[in-house]
Amino acid sequence: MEKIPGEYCRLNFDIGTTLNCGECFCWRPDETGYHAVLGGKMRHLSQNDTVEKGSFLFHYLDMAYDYEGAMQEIAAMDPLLQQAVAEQGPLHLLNQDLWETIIGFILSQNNNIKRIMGLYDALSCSYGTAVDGGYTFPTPSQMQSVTEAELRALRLGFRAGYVLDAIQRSDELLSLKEKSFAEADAVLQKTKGIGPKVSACIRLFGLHDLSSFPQDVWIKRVMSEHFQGKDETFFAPYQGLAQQYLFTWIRQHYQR
DNA sequence: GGCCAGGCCCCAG
DNA sequence: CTGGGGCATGGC
Repeated sequence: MEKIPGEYCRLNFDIGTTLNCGECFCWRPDETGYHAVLGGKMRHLSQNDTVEKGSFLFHYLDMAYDYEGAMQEIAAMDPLLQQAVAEQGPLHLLNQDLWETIIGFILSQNNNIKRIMGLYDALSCSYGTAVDGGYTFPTPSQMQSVTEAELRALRLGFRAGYVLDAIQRSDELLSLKEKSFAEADAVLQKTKGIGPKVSACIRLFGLHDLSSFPQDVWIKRVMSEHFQGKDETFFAPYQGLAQQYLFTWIRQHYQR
């Protein structure tokens, strides 16, 4: 297949930075780059790849958004952000599957990213569909008859009941795309195990609400150490992206 | 081996 | 409305 100039985009950002920045739990490194099962298929991504306009990965990687421009504006907000931007370069906010994002961030609470990925794999392997060397993340219907005992056996711990409640509410949760972000927030927080922070993550990473500003222990740390007296409105209208830069920066620089 | 993790629930004040 | 203990598990 001949590549038509202009129809394909280079990956003009470091894919590892984005795929490892804690917004997704599905990508795994391999010899040539990364792979993940998304949209029902095994996807491979290497730094030198090009993505076709209109393709699954073009949308997933949010290639149409001007991250270079946003990055410059964020850098101009504050010296720390300027440093974070300089160190990390362009960082994309992915367009992820909503259901996968909901469950992923329910699993995330009081947990670390390595273990979240392990639980993500356990759910996929147990209830998903096998496709070329991997498993799809299970749909709500594939998890319909799951029991709390099964989920605890997969080592979800106290999050088992939360996942169960999300499954019960899956019809309503999957309709969030048609609601405003404020309405979505209210529905999300009615779900067991979804509070302000997890809801903010789901809105940012699953609904692409770029004004969402999730505050986990790392963000609270960097806010209290470097942004005293300020809140998320300081970063408007780039709250979501600025938050990802701060998250990555403080995790790399925090001592003890 | 103890502290911590992309927190939230629940219950006291 | 705010504060703090408890929660399952395993990475480091």
